[in-house]
Amino acid sequence: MATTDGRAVPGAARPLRRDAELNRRRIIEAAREVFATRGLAATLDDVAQHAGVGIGTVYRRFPTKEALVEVALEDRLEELAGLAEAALLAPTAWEGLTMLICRITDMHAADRGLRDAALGGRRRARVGERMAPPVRRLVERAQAEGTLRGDFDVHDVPLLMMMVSEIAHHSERFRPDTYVRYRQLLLDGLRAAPSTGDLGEPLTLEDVDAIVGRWLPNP
Amino acid sequence: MATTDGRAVPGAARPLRRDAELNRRRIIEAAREVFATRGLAATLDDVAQHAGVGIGTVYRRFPTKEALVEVALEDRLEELAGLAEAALLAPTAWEGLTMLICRITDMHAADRGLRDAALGGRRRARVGERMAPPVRRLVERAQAEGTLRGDFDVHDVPLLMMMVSEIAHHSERFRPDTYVRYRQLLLDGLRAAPSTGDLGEPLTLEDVDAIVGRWLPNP
DNA sequence: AAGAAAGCTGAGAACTAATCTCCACTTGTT
DNA sequence: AACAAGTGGAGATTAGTTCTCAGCTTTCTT
Repeated sequence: MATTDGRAVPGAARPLRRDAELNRRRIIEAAREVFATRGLAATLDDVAQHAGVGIGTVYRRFPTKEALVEVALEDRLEELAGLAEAALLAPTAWEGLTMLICRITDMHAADRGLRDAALGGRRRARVGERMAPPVRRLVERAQAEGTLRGDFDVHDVPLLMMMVSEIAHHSERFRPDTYVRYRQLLLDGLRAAPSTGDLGEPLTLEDVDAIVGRWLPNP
Repeated sequence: MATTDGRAVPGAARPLRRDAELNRRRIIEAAREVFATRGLAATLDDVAQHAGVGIGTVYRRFPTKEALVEVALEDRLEELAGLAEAALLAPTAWEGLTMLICRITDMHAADRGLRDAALGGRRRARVGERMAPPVRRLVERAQAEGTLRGDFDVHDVPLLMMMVSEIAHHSERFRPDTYVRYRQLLLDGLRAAPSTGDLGEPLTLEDVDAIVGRWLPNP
């Protein structure tokens, strides 16, 4: 079972021919770029053209779009999920939470495919499960600090992300900084204040899953 | 040129045959219902089926989807535009502005086609021109009152509408009241407060037109 | 009541667009 | 040089929308 090439995956088949390996990398790189600007709704034909290979080559290497997405976005999803844990180290929970929201929305604004992958489809659970515990602690701490309004809930975070990234996506061609404005408006709405209105019943995880699931391109 | 039927339009062709007139009404009514739930992206086949007539009948009566939309939504667009003037009568500008935002978003949430028509396409200018002056006065008065944050701008209103109605649309099947929660968050963010962040450069009318134009189904 | 005019239907033409296959051809490896 | 691996991209397939038209039905007029 020993592989003769460091590149090869442990239990996997023989290594790719040199030109095939080059094409594989090109495809992944092209997928990153195309998904970043067009989101996961981009077609594999787009990716193939961007990579300078035939569409058949893409399908030979990645049997489904799903498989390509997985490989192309693995690292960035990892990075994204790690942000929540890092945010726990901020001096105040409010700073941690707001910085986290800003970092995530910046990433989503810069990479639409990342947003689609992080919030939609099967990967949503993976990312969500990893981020939820630290975010929950941040929310609780910030509410204890008296800086975050008491009726805010962890499950509001995904929908905030959706609203902001939707603005980002539709404005990027004309005023790429637009989302920052509305993000600030929302962040100011999160602050505990004497005159805040009543948010009503919070959403459940199921509600959020259903809503975001309908909102994003399904794959 | 005298028409024999009170139903007929002044300078127009002969009145429709009784069955044709009935079908016309059915089509308009069906269009209202279908557009309300599916938005202007609904197909005319949907409308025809809902009305219980053949698709050919719809095309005979309304040469383009545009013409049908115009007739179906005329009244409600009028009503919507009138809300802004009515809001000027509220006891405080803050109340006027927030009530206005609530009324509009409620209407948008209940009728997705109305939103598409009011914010997108050619009718956007018509509705916008009528609402802008009273809204501008409300914003200025509320800022003078010290209740509305000073860096809020009239041109922010359409994008607030978009964010809230987008939530409303994607959540209506599961938790139809979801949009109220996020609307409240935004409204609390609009309040003047010692610790509000900086919203930065406001958007221009052209920016808003471009952004909303890309966001909505084009027709 | 019967002819003429108006209206109705819905299969399907024409278009757009995406996913995925297949095989004649090219390239890399040994 | 021979063979296996890899490639390209036309096109089959599926799906969805807009819009037309020939053959049939209903209403109106006299």
